[in-house]
Amino acid sequence: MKIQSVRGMNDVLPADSAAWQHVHAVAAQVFAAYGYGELRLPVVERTELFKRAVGEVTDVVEKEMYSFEDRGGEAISLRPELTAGVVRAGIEHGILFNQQQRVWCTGPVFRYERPQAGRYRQFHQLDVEAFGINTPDVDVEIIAIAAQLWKRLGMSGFQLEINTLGTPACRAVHRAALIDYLQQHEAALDDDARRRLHTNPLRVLDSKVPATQAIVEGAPKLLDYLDEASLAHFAAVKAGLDALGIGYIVNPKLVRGLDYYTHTVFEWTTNQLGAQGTVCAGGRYDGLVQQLGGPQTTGVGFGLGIERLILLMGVQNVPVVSNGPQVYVCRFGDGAEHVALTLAESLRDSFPNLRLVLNAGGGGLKSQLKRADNSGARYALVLGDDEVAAGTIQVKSLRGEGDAFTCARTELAAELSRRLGL
RNA sequence: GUGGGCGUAGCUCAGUUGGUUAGAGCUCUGGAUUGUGAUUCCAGAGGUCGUGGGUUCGAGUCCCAUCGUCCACCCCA
Repeated sequence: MKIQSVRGMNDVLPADSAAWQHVHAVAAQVFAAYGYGELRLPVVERTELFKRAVGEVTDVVEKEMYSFEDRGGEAISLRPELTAGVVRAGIEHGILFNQQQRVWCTGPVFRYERPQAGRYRQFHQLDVEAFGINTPDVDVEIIAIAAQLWKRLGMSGFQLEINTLGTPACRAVHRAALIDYLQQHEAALDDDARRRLHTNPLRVLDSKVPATQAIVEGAPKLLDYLDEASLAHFAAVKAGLDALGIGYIVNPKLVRGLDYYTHTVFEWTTNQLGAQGTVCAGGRYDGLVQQLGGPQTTGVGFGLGIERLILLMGVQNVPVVSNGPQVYVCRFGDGAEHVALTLAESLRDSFPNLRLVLNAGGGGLKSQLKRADNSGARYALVLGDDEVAAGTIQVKSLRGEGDAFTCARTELAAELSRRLGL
């Protein structure tokens, strides 16, 4: 019986890894461009962290976490998202006390869901967070970082949806009114909505069940319960986006699935990925740090699904920087073996960025050139006994850049450097 | 968790109402060209038909289970 990978957990093969490397390289560059520092965190945390951060009655915690006891009886979970761990680490190391922090984080996260296109049980996120800044300018900054990332990756066609959830106080008043309203129409609600009525009524607003939707139409609107400061904050976020020329639509029904959000929430969506349209989503979470036992510190950030981003890059034919070989060295004849070996090594010494494959495993020149072609290399170098004797080497373009020519081996480094821009 | 589609060579697929030794294209290997790829021609290699049961004289084909995958719901990144 062949052993297969665990359901919903995928391998990335060498042919596909260039896109991943490209995304990571561009993302790291963008985050650094805004002064964000990278944080590297464990993949497992205490289960309690996610219950408190994400919310006890969210789907993520209720039925999607990989939770288990370790051998010491500790209740731990594979992380279902990154923000909780970032906050935990920030509190633990005292970097969130009375100061600003701009950080980012990446890695695998785990949710036990039914896999489908763009939805996997192990997937990867890029996560950006800013702490200790309660003004709307940093909400704008966070959204702008995503926009900058799209720009540098050469991607387009995103829809930005934004909304505000206000303060916990506004939400409490609205929540009471909403529960009251929904209870009056309880008989017409679907089972799921009825179950959520008391635990998480805001989620009912998002329901796609037609009967429930009809009732939701007349429900109390959160917008009507927001205080002046919340409205002003939201207005400032919109003004900042306007100033940057970042287009958006306000979606009053936009509610995040994680409980910790306050004020600004947003989603970058696409209609090019089927049912899994959200590529990047986030918002402000002013109470989370304190809720997890830290100082009263505000936060705002987003999570981005790397698999979805890469799927979308494929759909949009976004060019990816190749990590394949540039040069393939063919060698044959007893005298050429070690000459080619030392030549290849010295070229790598001279040009750290050069990607050069030295033929191994023998084969005739014909099959070596075939390997060279299949490797994607731009040039093949041919070194046989004739060239060894003459102190030369043949440089052969594999991509229609003129005829093959022979040059002195002492000239080779300069020749490659010029042609490949090393 | 619910509903549906699909699992045949490394890849994309064909395979008739169940009937001899399961095919094609691409890829790969070798040769035509004793030292020149990507074109052409020739040859070769490559399969427990996802897995396990069952029905049958006989199963890639029918039935059951199971695993995987895809689509939608749900949820979200």
